[in-house]
Amino acid sequence: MAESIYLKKENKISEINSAEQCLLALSDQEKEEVLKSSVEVDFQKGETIIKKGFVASSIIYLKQGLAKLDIEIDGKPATVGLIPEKSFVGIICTFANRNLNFSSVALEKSRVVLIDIQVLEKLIRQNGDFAFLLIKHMSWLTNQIVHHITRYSHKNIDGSLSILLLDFAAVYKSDIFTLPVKRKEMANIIGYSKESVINTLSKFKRDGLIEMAGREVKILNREMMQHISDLG
Amino acid sequence: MAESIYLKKENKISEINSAEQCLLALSDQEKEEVLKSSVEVDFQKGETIIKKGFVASSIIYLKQGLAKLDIEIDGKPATVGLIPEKSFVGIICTFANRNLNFSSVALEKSRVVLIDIQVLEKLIRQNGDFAFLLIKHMSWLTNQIVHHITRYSHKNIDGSLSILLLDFAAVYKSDIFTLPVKRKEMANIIGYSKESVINTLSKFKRDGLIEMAGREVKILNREMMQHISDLG
DNA sequence: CCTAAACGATGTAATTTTGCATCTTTTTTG
DNA sequence: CAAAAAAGATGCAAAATTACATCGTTTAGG
Repeated sequence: MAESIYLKKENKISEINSAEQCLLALSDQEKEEVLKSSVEVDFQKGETIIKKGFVASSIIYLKQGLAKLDIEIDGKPATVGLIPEKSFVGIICTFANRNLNFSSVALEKSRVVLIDIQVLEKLIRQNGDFAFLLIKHMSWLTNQIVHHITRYSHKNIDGSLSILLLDFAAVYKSDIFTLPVKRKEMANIIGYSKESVINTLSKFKRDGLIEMAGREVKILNREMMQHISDLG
Repeated sequence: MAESIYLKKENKISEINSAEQCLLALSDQEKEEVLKSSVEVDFQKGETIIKKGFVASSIIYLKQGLAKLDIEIDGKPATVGLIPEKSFVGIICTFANRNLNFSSVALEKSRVVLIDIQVLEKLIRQNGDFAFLLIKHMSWLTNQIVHHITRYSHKNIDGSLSILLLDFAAVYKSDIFTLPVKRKEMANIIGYSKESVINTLSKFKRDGLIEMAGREVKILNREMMQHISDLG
């Protein structure tokens, strides 16, 4: 009996790592409200989903596809991270600023749901369970992002690039994939120069870690790659 | 008339950059509840406020002093940022994980308020205005942190170190201050080696940017410093 | 109060990363 | 379809960063 209470408590603070879980707290009527105020939009690979400076009138949910989140550091673009499907795009920032200070570009053909921010605000105010789940989710997300950015930035280029390649493999759920970004964009993600990315990819190829032709990548030695990302 | 509505709307999404603003949404009774469930604790400079791996039973509010927030990257410590007084310590992560995955150390004599997480959870559920303000605040905070970390990591050491020194000056609201951290810790914050920090500080001294003796720092040329942090 | 340990400074060598020049390949566009 | 533009490779020199060794100074603990 005591144990069941303990488990219940445990569950209360457990991770909310999927955006969809938040919606479970909504009543049928509330779900309907969200649906009604939402619009689905498709983006081609390379299209801009949100642009820095625009007014935040929607929360953006990436239903299908892949996107990246960019910010500007003293005028130069820096990529904060990849947004996998079934997650919010920049939700961590959207509530704070009326004018968005980040951009997002589709890296694959993507389908996006625009949810009216006013409706979401109303639901947060009226449905406490939803609000709490959202807070937990945002908390989890921030945690992920902070760890991720910091991990990239405290590594040498071999380590950073290994992490990035493994990240892509995770997104595509396969060790064979097509890079959705150019070398320069990879450089922006990990914070190194374009040339360093190119050179290191060549080195990985020479060392038999990967096979590569253009943007086609095959990870040959996942263990070694993991090892490099840990130690680098 | 139309304009006043516009202003009202504008205000709804305006920034919540102070933790205290969140509490304004609480009723007197709710405030009382928070107070009752809270404990104030003092920490000496260098003392650990929270330790990675511990169970999150409280949200930590830094009432007075200065702290830093650390995470671990593949076993090595990395500092995510400085926590100025009158802000939450790690609130962005605390809701997500039962077991904390960050640590915090007091950099100055500090006074901390521990707020029971269950009470806060209850208030989020029952008070929609509070929940929304908290979401906005967390959103703003995450935004700050992400920009800040990324800014450090996309700069050369001159740039990073200038940012850090200006950060300290902002914390102490003066261009003359005593560094609350050792060189190695500064290195952990900006993601460079201890030696690089030491060498660059010496260079700044030689170049007449700063005066320095031990941990006493005086910024002599703030404009140039700003310039270096922008361009580096 | 003294000793050992940690911190900080400096110089140098080794390593890493960048920037440039050049060339090939791929993509875009008229 | 061809020309132009952008992306990707490669090698090399320059610049930035780290790592190591050493030494003076400060701090912490017995």
